[in-house]
Amino acid sequence: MARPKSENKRVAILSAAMQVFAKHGLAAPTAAISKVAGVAEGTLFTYFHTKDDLVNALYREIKLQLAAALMSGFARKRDVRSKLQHVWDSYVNWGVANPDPCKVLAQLLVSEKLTEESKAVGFAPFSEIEVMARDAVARGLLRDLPMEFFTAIMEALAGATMEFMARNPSSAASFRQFGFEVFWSGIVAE
Amino acid sequence: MARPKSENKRVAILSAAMQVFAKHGLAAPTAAISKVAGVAEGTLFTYFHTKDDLVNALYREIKLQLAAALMSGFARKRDVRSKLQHVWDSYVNWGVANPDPCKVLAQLLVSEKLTEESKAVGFAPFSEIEVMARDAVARGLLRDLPMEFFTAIMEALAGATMEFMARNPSSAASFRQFGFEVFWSGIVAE
DNA sequence: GATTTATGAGTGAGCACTCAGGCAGAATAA
DNA sequence: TTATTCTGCCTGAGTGCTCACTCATAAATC
Repeated sequence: MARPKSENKRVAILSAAMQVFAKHGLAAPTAAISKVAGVAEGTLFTYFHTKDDLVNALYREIKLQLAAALMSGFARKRDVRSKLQHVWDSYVNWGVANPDPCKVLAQLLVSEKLTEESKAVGFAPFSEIEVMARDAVARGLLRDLPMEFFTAIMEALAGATMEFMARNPSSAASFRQFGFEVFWSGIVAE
Repeated sequence: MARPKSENKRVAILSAAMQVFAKHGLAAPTAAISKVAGVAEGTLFTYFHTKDDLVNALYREIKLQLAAALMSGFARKRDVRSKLQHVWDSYVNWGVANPDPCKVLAQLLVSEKLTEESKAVGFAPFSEIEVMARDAVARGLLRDLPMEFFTAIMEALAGATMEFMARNPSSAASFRQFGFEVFWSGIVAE
């Protein structure tokens, strides 16, 4: 290799994409991204072959950040409720503290641009949660519902909760707790 | 008026837009819409000045359809729970029975293309529900939370519920009821 | 010196929207 | 009813713009 690619530039492009997509949506031109990143238009394409590649790389990056936030300390909690409360709290706190990644993630999830491979890679760091949930269902602690239903209502409730925490910071903690209780009451076995 | 616009063509264009947007997303070209509608490309623009106008008109159309589904029989229910259950059931049933409008509506809501005016017009037919909810909060039947939080968690839960009803039709009724109970337990005063 | 990255003007495709000419239908008069 | 006029719709090739992506040249690293 005569001249190596610069990790700095790769990161700068991803970070610029995050800002630009958060502000202008996924339809924002690649030229705007390279401008913010401080590189030439062509350079973007030596690091990411296509715009879709960039989008998928950004998705993986965001999911890694999110996983780091959710999983730290997860294993230390004992019972199912504490574990899920930890996940819930970390998730909504992350969303409120990182609105740009959070917005972009929401856009990516409805974009039809993510490959199956990206989705699988993005899910992997969270599999420990799924294992715990399956076990809790088997032990009769949680309702016997498809795993996707749990994640769907969690994401849905967390999305609504984060929006209200962000809009009304002084009541953030009570929105967070209230949201969790709705979630928990929805999934716990009666 | 020398030659009147044809209501048929207007409807054909809106209906074509519904199909095309549902299948290919809001980025679908107007040429595809006019082709499906069976009119020339230019004709689309005599009925809707811009693509954004078409998008907004479609939004209003969908909201009217939805309102017709939700509000029929609403006033006949007596207590708050029955009224909300009626709204919930009508909503998720409508979504499952009308996947195209439902998909397009979801895209429109995240699209940033809707004018404030369209949003206001789209909301008007549902104001009776809001009046009832405010009243229920005042009487201590529902938690004292911002009205937007109710609608946000309802839409979020209904979205997740509809997805699972559609995916698993044989259990649709129990998903529907389960979804409502999660919603109700989340909003009822303790 | 061999090889790869960095640059940014250039390219071609796709798109929303236009427009000049053709035509349908409403209005009026006979 | 019929003829005539006239207004405004209908058409689809054309227009100008935006955008993802390329490529020849220059510069950097091995």
